[in-house]
Amino acid sequence: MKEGRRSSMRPSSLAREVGVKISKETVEQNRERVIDTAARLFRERGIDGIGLVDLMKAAGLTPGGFYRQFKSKDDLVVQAVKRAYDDMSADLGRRIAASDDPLQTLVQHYVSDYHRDDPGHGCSLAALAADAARHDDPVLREYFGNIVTNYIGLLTALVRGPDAVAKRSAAIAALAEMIGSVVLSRVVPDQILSGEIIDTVSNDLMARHAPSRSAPTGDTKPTKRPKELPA
Amino acid sequence: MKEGRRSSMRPSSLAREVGVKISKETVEQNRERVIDTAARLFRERGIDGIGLVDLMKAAGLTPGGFYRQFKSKDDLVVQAVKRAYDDMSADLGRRIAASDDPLQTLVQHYVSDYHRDDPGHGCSLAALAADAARHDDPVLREYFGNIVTNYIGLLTALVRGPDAVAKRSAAIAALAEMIGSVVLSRVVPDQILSGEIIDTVSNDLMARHAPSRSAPTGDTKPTKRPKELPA
DNA sequence: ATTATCTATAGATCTATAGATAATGC
DNA sequence: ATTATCTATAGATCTATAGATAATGC
Repeated sequence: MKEGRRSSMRPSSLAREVGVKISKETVEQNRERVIDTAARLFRERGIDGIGLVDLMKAAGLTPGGFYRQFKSKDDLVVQAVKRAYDDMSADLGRRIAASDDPLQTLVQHYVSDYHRDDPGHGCSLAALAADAARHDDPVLREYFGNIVTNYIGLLTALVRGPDAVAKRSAAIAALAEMIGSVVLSRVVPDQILSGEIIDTVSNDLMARHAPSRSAPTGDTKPTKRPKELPA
Repeated sequence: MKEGRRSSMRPSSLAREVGVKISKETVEQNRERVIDTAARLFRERGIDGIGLVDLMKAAGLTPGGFYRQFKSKDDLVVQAVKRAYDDMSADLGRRIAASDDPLQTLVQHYVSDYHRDDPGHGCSLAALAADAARHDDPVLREYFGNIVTNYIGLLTALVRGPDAVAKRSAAIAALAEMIGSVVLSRVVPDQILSGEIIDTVSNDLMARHAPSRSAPTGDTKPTKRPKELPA
């Protein structure tokens, strides 16, 4: 029972896992990987939907190291939302730069089955705004305010209108419609209705704001959206 | 220290709180109060934002009685979302029945500072759809699907359009825009921007779908919305 | 010596259950 | 006898911290 005092039965199996390999700039890579993982998991599961233990595990680490990397969970949430926005923004920027119809590119990328089905790499406003609105942390709220402001600015530059005021109004209306459509399409379990929401809003936004292809007919019919957008 | 065995120092103070007063149909009242409380608190704080202990306490009960009233927390969530929808629906029905411009009544009630600032008595889609989309419970998802279908049906009956298909499309677009505007207005901490979102979307929806007052001018200017809607 | 990570755990909280008790209803 | 509620707690999980350890860098 007492098992004796044989000090080296397993020569290194424990020691190898305790102090653990550390590296030079692996440190920064680890922190970045935690932020990337958090950016995905918070969007997929909600801020309260993933704990720090599982999150660190998903990033390939143990929970103990967390508080040397971040001040608190709320701190990580802010970093993760920034990361999510930066990634999304860079991706949109590339697509828009390569497009001859930026608004169409933006709308068809945002209001899509692809975006609906991959919240982990999608817009934080659609995935987390309702969550964030309930959070006390003023830093997080402030950052969401910046995201909204930036989206409005981007859209204002892309929509048409008789003057700057009308463009800004159209941009705000379009942003609300885009976000609402993704939220609705995600909660509706009936895939037919969910797809109808995506298709309808995509077509409606194109008809309202970029009637470049055909004359505005008043209603919002098919015009066949692309099946999927490549990542 | 031992305090003796004096059996009746506090004659009834404990007994009064243990077996507790039960009543006849107070039972049903208690259950209803729990559902009402849950309907408010889930919308205010999110599904994961309020625990059963605090929820029962807010309803004036202790946590122990919960599982005689409900099968699980998820069961209560469904009941609460139903209650929230029924209440909202009845309220909207009354307002619409008393209005000579139902669509304007609906839009100005939904897209309002009042709704933004009182999620506990507002629309479950704006408050909880993003949350519910992440929930496994198929019953909850199913019910949210019904809510969306009902809203689309209600709006389809109110908007204008050349035919049934166009009306349905307009209804879907309007619903997405309404929900998106409330979600955005709640997360934005800057009250000026938040109010601008509400005002802009309210005016935009009126200009698109109910241009009965004035000719459609193409842009969406003030037209002064009412400051507050009485409950 | 410093530092990034590890194992381990504290304290709080959450869902759910167990057992006791007093009012109700047969 | 039944039942609605109570007190109390079990077991899981969550955020955060403590202390140990091995690689790095002076």
